[in-house]
Amino acid sequence: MLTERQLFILQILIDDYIRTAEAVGSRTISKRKEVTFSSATIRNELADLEDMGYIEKTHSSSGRVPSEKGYRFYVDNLLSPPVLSNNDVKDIHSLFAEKMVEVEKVIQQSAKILSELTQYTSIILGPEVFETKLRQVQIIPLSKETAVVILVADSGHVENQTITIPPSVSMSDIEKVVNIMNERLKDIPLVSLKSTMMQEMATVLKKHIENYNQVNTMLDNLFLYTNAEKVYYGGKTNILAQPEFKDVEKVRLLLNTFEQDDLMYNILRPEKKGIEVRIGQENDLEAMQECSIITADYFIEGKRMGSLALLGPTRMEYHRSMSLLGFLANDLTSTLTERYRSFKHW
Amino acid sequence: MLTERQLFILQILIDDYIRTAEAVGSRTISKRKEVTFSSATIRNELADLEDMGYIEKTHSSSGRVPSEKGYRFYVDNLLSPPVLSNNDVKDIHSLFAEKMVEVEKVIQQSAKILSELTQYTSIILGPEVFETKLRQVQIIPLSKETAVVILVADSGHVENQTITIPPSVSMSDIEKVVNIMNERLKDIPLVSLKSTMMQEMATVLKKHIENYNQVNTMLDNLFLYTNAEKVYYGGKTNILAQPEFKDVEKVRLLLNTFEQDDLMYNILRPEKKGIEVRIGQENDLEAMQECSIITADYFIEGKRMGSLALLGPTRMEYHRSMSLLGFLANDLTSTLTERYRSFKHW
DNA sequence: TGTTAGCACTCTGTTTCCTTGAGTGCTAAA
DNA sequence: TTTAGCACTCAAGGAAACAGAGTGCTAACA
Repeated sequence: MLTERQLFILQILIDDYIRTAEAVGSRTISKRKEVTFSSATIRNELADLEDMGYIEKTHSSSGRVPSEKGYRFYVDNLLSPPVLSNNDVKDIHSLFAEKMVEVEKVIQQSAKILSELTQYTSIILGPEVFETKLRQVQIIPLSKETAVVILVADSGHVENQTITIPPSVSMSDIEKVVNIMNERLKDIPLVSLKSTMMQEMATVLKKHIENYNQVNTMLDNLFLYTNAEKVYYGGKTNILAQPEFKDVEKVRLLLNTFEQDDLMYNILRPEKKGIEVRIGQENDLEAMQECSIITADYFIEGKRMGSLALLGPTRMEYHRSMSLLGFLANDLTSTLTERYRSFKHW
Repeated sequence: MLTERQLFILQILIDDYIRTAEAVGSRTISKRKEVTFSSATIRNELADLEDMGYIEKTHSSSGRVPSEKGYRFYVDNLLSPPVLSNNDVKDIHSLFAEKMVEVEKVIQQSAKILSELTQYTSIILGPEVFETKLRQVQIIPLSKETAVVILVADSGHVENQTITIPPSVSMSDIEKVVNIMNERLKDIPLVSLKSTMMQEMATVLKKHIENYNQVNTMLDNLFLYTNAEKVYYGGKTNILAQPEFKDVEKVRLLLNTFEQDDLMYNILRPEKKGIEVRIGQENDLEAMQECSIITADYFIEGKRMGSLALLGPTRMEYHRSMSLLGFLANDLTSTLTERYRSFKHW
């Protein structure tokens, strides 16, 4: 168990290291005016903290640096409740002040402002299609063999896909199919569109359509990708300014990871509720071993829709970042919920 | 004017430097078996070539490195006609072999293969909407105040935008507007949609619609962004592997430039026909002073639709890159033209 | 018994000096 | 005109020296 004084010293050390990115020595700490005891005393305490694994040396005669265990302890026990500066609050509110109609825009703007306020990289997982439902399907012919299928969701989201029409399928067949779809699939969640279509429509289609088999193979490629959430970034290159990324090889690794949506996708699914912090090796990805990720969820009517994240060095400003993220998540939740209500009760 | 031998030496020097990224000395050149004269002779020639500005020293006793003027000369005069290896041809053809329906996919795949074959970064400017024409407009209501506007172009491209509907505008008004649009705007190029709508439809609308003014302001925000071409990338991080980008600050600058579509957009509009090479400072952008860009256009039925580009260090493999780019541009042109024909004559 | 001053020791980073090697330019001979 | 030879230059790399920040330990102190 840590003594009062050890807590105090650990806190000062981590705060200092976060600010300066330089190993902190006993003298640096003792020079602070809140500190009344001598550097020798601090040295003893530091040795104990090191034994317990909260801090480490970079070499035998260096100052101390927080270990991952140290950061973990700091985040879990040493942070005061979230507070935001008035400026930050103002910046965020000004974002939601202008009524943006498109969800996509709102999210893009959120990513932008997060990265600007923190100088880290922000990542946002787009709203889960999970709960958005189909409003309407349309098929618009382009040529003899091709047509565009357009899905409109109740959230205003539009998906489209070009398909090839087998020669044996006639225009009137397609019209019939679309009509049946709009009857049967309306208000079905996008994510289960494919399975519902296959189950529920099969019998109806068979009855009304001649070339059932051809139509079926045509529909087979449809609605496949609709459940992929989109990943948005803000300040992708911000994190390169951190001294942790002096080495171009690390930069390459990280940026390559950014390009792989599926990896990012996994990282952004938080395991707990609320604001979650993953520090250093707690992230599985090799490219992010020296990074921390803070995630928070946003909701629509109580249902989780996606998440916001900030990616910084393990030495990141946890307190401010967490406050900011929590605040923005709340604002996003209420903005989106409001929008959604106006759609739903219509 | 350069002598036969000077040409010969310059060619060897640049080829060598492109391969090794190391300054080339007189002995290195003389050791080549095609070279019959001594290193002393070469030293004299190198001095002359330096006086003429084709090569430079990195310091007073170093080997020589091509200058930008040297590269320019090399590209303009020393390259043999484009030839591709069988492997490259095969790789590219296999790309176009599988019938991809969506233009977007074709282009993304092209970007990918270009970057994989060259290990540089490829950039593709999406097909100009310039010539694509409106096939159909649809408005689908989402709530009392909002609706999605969907444009389908004859190329299969779909644009959508959420709009707010003023309370005074009724549903039947909107239906009327859409009908008029589909009558009057069909086959209008997307790029001139806005202006055509404002001119041609004004009178008709006034006649049929009560709240002409409200409808008008509603339409005012519409169709604004449709003429922005999209920029696609392949191997964004490839170029970071080049020794020219050891410095993270340069990396940051370059990647930031990538994020700014308008800048990239300008770079990719070639001034000449055919394959264009811009070397080092010939690029205006600060971030690309040590890079070269090779661009080529692709066409649909003879009309320029967009361009392909490869971004590498000034020390890039010009010959292979240019061959590859030209070849892919041709293939893309014919593939797209074919697709377009099948739409048009329908 | 906890705290502190003092001191020897350790390690990093920087500077300085030296050496090596690749390369040049010039001169004089072939 | 070409080439061999030679003096000279510069960058890169390594060894040595030094300064500075920091530690751990001991002994004295309150």
